[in-house]
Amino acid sequence: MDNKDIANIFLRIADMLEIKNENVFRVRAYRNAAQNIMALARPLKDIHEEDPSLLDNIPGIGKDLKSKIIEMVGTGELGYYDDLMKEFSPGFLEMLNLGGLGPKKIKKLRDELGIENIDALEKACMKGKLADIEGMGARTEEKLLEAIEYFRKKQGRMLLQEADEYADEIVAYLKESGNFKKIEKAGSLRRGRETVGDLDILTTAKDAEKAMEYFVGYFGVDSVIAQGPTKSSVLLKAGHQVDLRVVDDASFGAALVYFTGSQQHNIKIRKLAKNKGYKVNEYGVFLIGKTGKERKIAGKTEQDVYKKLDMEWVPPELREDNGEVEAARDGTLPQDLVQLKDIKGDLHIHSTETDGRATVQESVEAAIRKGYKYIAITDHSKHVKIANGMDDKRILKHTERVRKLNQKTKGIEILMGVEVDILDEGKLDFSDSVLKEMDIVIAAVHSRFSLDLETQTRRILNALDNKYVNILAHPSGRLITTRKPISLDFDRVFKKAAENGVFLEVNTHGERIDLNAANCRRALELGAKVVIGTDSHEVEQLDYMKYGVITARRGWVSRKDVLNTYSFDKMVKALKRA
DNA sequence: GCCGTTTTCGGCCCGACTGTTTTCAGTCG
Repeated sequence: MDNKDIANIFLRIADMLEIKNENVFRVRAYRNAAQNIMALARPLKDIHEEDPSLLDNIPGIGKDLKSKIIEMVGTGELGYYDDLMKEFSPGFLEMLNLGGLGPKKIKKLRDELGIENIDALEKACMKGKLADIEGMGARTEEKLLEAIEYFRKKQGRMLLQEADEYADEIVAYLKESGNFKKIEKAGSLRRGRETVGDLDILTTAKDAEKAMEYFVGYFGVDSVIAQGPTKSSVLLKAGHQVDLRVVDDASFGAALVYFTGSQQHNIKIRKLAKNKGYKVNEYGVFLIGKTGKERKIAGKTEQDVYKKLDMEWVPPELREDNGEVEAARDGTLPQDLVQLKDIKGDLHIHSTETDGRATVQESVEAAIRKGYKYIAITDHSKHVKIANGMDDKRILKHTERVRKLNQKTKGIEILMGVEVDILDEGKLDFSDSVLKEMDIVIAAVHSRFSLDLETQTRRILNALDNKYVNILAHPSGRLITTRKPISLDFDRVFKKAAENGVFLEVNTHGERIDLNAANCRRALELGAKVVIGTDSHEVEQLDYMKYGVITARRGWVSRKDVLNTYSFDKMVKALKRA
């Protein structure tokens, strides 16, 4: 059982306890624990094997949940969960995924109408049966039928890049109206999560009511879920939800904190405020007087809000309740988180020589336009047949051409490199005699993703021991929507990378985002450094660098820990292995 | 079920919108 499995079981338990009308704080404790487990970089199994008492350090895990975790990592099962599940028929809990339907109503539907799944619910709605139940009516049935339809055609979470593009289109539409003053993308998109569920947009407007009217009139809107004076929600035709909120200028900062989240982060700072005798909501920070009278003491900017709570301003990417609140109070937040403007070059780019769609020349020109000081051309090796990988003869010719282009190109350095396949047992797809001709060598797995943990780990470790390897590309091999990460002992790989001076890639290619944020943070803890590479196969993909930067920031990565923030000379020097 | 710069017991973030209701419970973020 990996961390995700365990977290999911806790979430299901929370759902079931909620339906059983258990103590809401007990329910919350399970959800909170699940969140914290999902944020861990190390498998609970490893942590437990090293020392069970280390589990006590995980926030939200106390005596009871710890013993449940131990049972799960030990036996792969949880008796308590299995027992609870017996009380619910298959498909019942799925109804919780319908918008507007929660634990209370779901229970009522079962108790009074015997509804056990979505199909039965749909039939009951169509027959008008729900109107018999107190608190439900015709409109409830209508809404539920809509929710069922939406659920069936619903797309999963969007990839970060996809969400960003949808949001940009909506922001552009809002700007056209001339009614909005400030417009900010918020929510998990602003925090840079690798996938985004709903889009959240925060605004100030000259006329709030007109602003809402205009928003729900967006051409991409399929239906309106809710529309009030300060908050509206719509469903896009593409199957995603967008929430828009309009606030006063004096509340914008507090609203931005609230709307950016994460929920866990918000809860923590609100608790902290409460202990100080303040109240924090989306309108500001309020001082509660002796008579219960409230006085607003901050709200216009995010900086003001955090300052009133005696905290440093927390960069949005860090707001996951992973220790950033404590760090912001102690003044120990990372001071130099990497930024897009720090990036001086892109060291993972493909060309038409293999499976890229841009010529080397086109990529060079695009990189110059971006103000980059250097790039590396890193095409595939022969093992990746589907990508037209190069053999010895071709790579040497390719090298010659790239070097010639470098000589006659001013304003940027073009490195010749390769993305060489890691074969069985960690052998590489080019001999050392070829690799030593390269300025930069990226090693990568493109096959045999399902090897067992030990074989896969040894394979990667061996590859990192090749003295010509500089970078380990997309270390987990996962594709967010289609392929699980390979079984890998990341700690051993990170330690080896640190030892050998190999940089771990944060690959920004849409489906990859690999390393992910949690792994970045763990890699740094173990002394390794990273490089952010776009793995571009066409010129437009060079722009995805920003998603790698945001991911690295989520992993608490500072500029000094990123190879391609270095000057050309320093970068070349850093590539030299001992 | 967790947790502690008042506490090992008694708290646990806070508000908007909806539908079915005459004042609020449920859901959501």
